[in-house]
Amino acid sequence: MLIQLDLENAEPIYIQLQQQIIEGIAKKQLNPGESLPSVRSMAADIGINLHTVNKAYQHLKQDGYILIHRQKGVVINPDGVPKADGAYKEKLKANLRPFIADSVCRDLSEEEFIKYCSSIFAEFYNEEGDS
Amino acid sequence: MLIQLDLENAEPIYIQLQQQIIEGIAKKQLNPGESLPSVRSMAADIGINLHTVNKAYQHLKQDGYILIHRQKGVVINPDGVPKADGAYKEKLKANLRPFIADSVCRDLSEEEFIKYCSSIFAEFYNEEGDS
DNA sequence: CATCTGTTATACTATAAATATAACAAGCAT
DNA sequence: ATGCTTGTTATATTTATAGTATAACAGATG
Repeated sequence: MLIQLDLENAEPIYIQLQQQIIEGIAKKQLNPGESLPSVRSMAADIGINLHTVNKAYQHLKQDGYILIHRQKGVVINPDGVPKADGAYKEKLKANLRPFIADSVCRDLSEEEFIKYCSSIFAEFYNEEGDS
Repeated sequence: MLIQLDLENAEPIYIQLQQQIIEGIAKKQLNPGESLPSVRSMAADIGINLHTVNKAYQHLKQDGYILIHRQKGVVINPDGVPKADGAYKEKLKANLRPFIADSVCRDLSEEEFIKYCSSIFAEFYNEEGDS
């Protein structure tokens, strides 16, 4: 799987890595049970430090995306990702609010906003299994 | 206008303040031409440092939300907020992508996601002018 | 036994966030 | 003219996070 990082971006590297892996799972380029590179080889591949990779992995583990076996390595959660619960949905809404407030101020209509959301959903539903 | 800050939140204070003001504008509790408290009185009101308020104001100015006159003080942009342009829309889509990828993984449907967006839009359209 | 795994520990640098003072310059009211 | 308020600028300090650099440990596996 191809990992794209933007070192100039203000977003921390380990967050970007986290998001790239989540996108990979969403697009089904990464499937349940599949292995991820070890912290060391992933770090070497993308040219960052081992600890930065580990930080991303620990967060993904915390969120139920992956399992980490002490010696076997890292695998995408075979049981799939935990489904969105109430707390998750509340946090999601809280996260979306600033973007929507901003859009309202800038006269970007609800229709257009939702059109963008739909187009992003389509990205994930259509690119299933592609490289 | 009531400003609500959560000092425990990881979100920087100046960002929270910025968002609160933007929400105020979206809800039309704050209208074009209206004055905002000086950096000093705002800082005293909400119990933070003058520079933290100034940082929020500078960002709002940069984004076209407010005008700052050297001695007259701070006012909501009388001409209204600049409308969303192409660059803004691209950035918005890039910002939404991680949330949507996450939702897809967690089996949260496009319909439900959009329902949340609509409910937030409704918050702003319905509470116009309320305290 | 050597090698690979995640893990832990320590140290260092760089940056951002927030605060604390202090001072400056321009307008305005009395 | 004298204060007062305005945003602005400058300096300094503290705290926390991000990222890197090494090193070592513990448990499997070949």
